[in-house]
Amino acid sequence: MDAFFVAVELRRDPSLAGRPVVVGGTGDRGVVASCSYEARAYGIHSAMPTARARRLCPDAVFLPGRFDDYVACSSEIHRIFRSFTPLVEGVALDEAFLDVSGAARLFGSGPEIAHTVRAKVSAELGLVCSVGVACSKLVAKLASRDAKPLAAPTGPRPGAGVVVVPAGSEIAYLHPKSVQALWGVGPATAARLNRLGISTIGDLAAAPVESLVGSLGVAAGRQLHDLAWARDSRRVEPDRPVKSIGHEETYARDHRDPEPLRQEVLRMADAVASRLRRAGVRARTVTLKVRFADFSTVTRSHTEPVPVDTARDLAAVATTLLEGVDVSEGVRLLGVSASGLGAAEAEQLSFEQVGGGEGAWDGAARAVDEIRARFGPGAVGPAVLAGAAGLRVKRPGDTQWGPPRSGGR
DNA sequence: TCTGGGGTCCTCTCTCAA
DNA sequence: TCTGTTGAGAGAGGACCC
Repeated sequence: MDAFFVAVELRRDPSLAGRPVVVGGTGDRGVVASCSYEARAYGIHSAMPTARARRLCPDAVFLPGRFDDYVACSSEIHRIFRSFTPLVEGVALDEAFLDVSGAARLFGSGPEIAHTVRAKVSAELGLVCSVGVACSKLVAKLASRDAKPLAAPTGPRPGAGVVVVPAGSEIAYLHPKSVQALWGVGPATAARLNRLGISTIGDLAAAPVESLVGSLGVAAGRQLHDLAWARDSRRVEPDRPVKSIGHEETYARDHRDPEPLRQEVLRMADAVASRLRRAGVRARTVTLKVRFADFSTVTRSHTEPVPVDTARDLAAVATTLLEGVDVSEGVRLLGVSASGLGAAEAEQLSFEQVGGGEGAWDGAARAVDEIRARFGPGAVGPAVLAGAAGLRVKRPGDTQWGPPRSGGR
């Protein structure tokens, strides 16, 4: 999708069309999540600190974003995708791979399907998408990028909408491009490759694999060399299992006192546990992430012999991990995540049960889920999180792009 | 200028057991 | 009994993606 979050906002308020619009965190520590092509003409791009975007274009319209709307819109888009093929692999809310190799008889060739998908998304949802058509994920991804509009200083220039890279022409298409166009090559890898005299994908293809492995490691070195020769056998995987579930939050002010941080750990653990149960999985490893005032970050993790999915059990581990971290210099971000996931079919043995104590917490967690399903996520939560302002339950998408402007936690 | 949130994957190091 | 090797698993950190 092209400037997806902004496009959803424009659909709600068409008067924003043609204006520089920025969606993202509006607070001092917020970042840009998405911006219109008019805003990009000022040099604004996603992941840029909002404060800097304001300096670049003070007249832009800054919107906090409605994550729930984007999620709902994304599921509509995926519904349209699945009407062409069941082989849809979501990459992000606004991006997906479709394997249409088995849909030719019903819907035509790849390029024909690409144009039909665009037309359907536009007619049914009022949104514009760009499509790349190729025989591999790598080339299709790059082609879709090439199909997008361009942000020129004189204003947005419309893109092709659909770019097709025919079979057999992949290498000629790839080799003139910058190495940074490749999936997996960010600033750090690009700098290493540049030190080897490699700046284009063609340079990368010509380089000996041994020197790439020596510089980037076995996995990355071999994979990038293969990709440079358009060797990409990754299939479209519709049902990739989730590997981890987590929550983290940057605070408007740094915390130095351990007590509110302990409450925050419980709040995150409660949200993570809730999502684990909804996904029908349990976790063995709990990871605590702490980012300090100077932006340095540490993670501490612990693996339990017995998988867990209750706030109480996750928080017990995360709180112990927090006690091993010196928070006196100030904490700007705290996160809790769960990994080592497995199906929740086997009966859970909570720590209490393992030790021979009572085991009512599992049932209590299910009751919490039922109440939240009926009355909303903020209807019930750990008592310690209830204050004068009400229950502070962590929900996916809140503070998505940084703390709010007036946030004071 | 001051850097979000939610993920995946990889590498390196350490420990432990065989 | 001691030492060296090897492999698995855990833990920490980093790069990358949208």
